[in-house]
Amino acid sequence: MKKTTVTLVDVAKLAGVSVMTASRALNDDESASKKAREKVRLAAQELGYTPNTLARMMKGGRTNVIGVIVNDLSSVVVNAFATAVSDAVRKYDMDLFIYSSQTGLEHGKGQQMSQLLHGLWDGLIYVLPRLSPDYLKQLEADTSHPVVLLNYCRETSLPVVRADNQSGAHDAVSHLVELGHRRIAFVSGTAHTGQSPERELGYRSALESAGLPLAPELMREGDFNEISGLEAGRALLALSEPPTAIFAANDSMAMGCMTAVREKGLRIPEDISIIGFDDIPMAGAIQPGLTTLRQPVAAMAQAAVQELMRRIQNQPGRRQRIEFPSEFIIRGSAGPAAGKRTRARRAGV
Amino acid sequence: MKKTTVTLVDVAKLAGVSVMTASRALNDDESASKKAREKVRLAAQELGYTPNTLARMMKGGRTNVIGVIVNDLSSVVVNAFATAVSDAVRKYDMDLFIYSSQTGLEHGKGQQMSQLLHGLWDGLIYVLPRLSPDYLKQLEADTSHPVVLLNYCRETSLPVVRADNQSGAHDAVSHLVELGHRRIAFVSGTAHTGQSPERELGYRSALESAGLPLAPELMREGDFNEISGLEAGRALLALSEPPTAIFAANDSMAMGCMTAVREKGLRIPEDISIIGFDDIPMAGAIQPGLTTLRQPVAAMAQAAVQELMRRIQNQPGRRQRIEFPSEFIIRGSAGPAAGKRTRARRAGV
DNA sequence: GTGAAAGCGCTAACAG
DNA sequence: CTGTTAGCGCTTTCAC
Repeated sequence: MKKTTVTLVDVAKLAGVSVMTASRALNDDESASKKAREKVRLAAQELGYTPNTLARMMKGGRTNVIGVIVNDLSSVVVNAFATAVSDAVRKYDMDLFIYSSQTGLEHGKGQQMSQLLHGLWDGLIYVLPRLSPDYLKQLEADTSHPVVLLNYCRETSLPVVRADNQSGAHDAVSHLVELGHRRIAFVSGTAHTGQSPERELGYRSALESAGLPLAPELMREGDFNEISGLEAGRALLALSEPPTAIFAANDSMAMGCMTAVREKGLRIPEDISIIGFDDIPMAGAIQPGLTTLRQPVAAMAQAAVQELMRRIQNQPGRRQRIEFPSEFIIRGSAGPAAGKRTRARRAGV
Repeated sequence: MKKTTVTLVDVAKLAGVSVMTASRALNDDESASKKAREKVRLAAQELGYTPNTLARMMKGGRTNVIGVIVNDLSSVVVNAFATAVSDAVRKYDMDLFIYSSQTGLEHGKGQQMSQLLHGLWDGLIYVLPRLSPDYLKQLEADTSHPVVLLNYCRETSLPVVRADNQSGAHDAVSHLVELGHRRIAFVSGTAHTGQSPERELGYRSALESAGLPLAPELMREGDFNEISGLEAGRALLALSEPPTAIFAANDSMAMGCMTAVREKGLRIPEDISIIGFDDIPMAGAIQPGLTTLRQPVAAMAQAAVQELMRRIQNQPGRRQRIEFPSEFIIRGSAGPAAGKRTRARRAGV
């Protein structure tokens, strides 16, 4: 029967001081003599002591844990954010947990979540493009725990770090227009995340500025996954008058579209131009490179963590809403519209 | 100044019973009168009471939380496992946290991890193909916390749930041999995960069984990412005598290879056959479909959770090592070797 | 069946 | 500078 956990009491005993002194020493409290600190540190090391975070947080003290709440880990972007946050957190010497709730927060059950491990974390970062109104309301009401929303696209009084989707999308589509494209398709992602609608707004406004009509048959609904892009691409190319350019609400779908184009034996960008959104790693690696928009993920994650830490440390938050511009990355997948209007008909392929 | 947390004391007060009775009632303890249980339940509901997991675990009780330790969330496979575990856990009405440690567990610092939140979770699932020997030893020594390794590929006395990589790879390469291929390339993943070496063993054994030589120039090192597959593919195709088939240690790299093949203007599978490993969603969606091997991720995750729950509940673990066969999924990306040996030379492309 | 007391491991608050 | 006291919210004795 081994003693399984070594507690602060053990350390104090070994160091020959009181528990309190040990506590202070390990927390680098100024009001502990250097000698004592050293003794305690050694004792702790010898015993392989690890502070019991649980006990610490019971006292309402800092836990040095930041939580990230995520709904869909399989999403490349969510992943990228989670990873970026993970990196950013490291700088503050905090630990990080990811709580993955597929549906939890959206369908009422989330009620419990915010309190579930109440006290476990010093602060919470939500990486959910979507949040149920109820849950959001709860979150806004609960001021006892610092919270930052990352990549959240709707209105809220909570601090938000996000990218400018709309003007990014506007830029992309305008670029296509300048290249001479007139029939520009849009492949949307799932509508409930604020992301896709915003990008669609940019698409619409760019068309409008250019005086181009909005063709319903050129707007396809995807779900942010590559497969849906593939299907949308196939459908678009099967039109009697297919588009000469496709703007997809994210890179995965854009790559699906590229696959669809190649299946048809068409070339990119000579026959069809394609633009995505997100600048996932593959975008730069393929031939031709995918023209796309980059959200400064790392910078955003850093900003989110920084804002959160500020609040955790009771410093005044800097801003309620930090918006990063999306950077337009021009690669080879978008080119001039084929001057040859010889496409005419290619039925039955 | 609102009272922010509602505690068991509040519930007990409202229900007009002692704290203890309330505790018992909420835990469905038999030794609480039905009437009391009902009263307490109502009071709890009215107050919106959520048990403080922290306090509960301080007493060493169950926390109903399972932890998943992961090193690289950006890996599709790790992700798939994490998601699958997440699903599996849900059935047991447990909560789930993912702890993402980029390097923590591998570089000594991990010492602390196992104890870091000692008591936070009832059990831990490690989804790390790799684990430092030191850390593994610690883990094996610490019997106080139930642990299951998922997708771990090296020797250990801890319970492991894994897929059979080697014979899967053997099958794939043998299949290529049967299709008449003689120059079969292998693109490996990062060597430190047990995965890739095992798949390589299958590759080697299949070649050996077929009496084919092992050509060093046909073995390329990747890192499991699509980009590395693309690069490996380019390099292989640039050989004076390129392979007629490529077996990649995972699907992402296989897809990178496909891109490389298409860049060259070659066709799949007429000119080059390609086989991957993992059966990620895209594998079945592209044209032609990617022939690959599927790890039964969901089943594996379920088995892992089940084993873990068994141990958490102090039931005898079923087995120390549960191995799932990899399923060979034949799609269109691997075909007969070109009978035409007219490839001869294609230098300088 | 129920309740009172003790204490999990730690740290704020106050003494010394 | 250091130690003592108290208590976080809950559950585990052990009485009643």
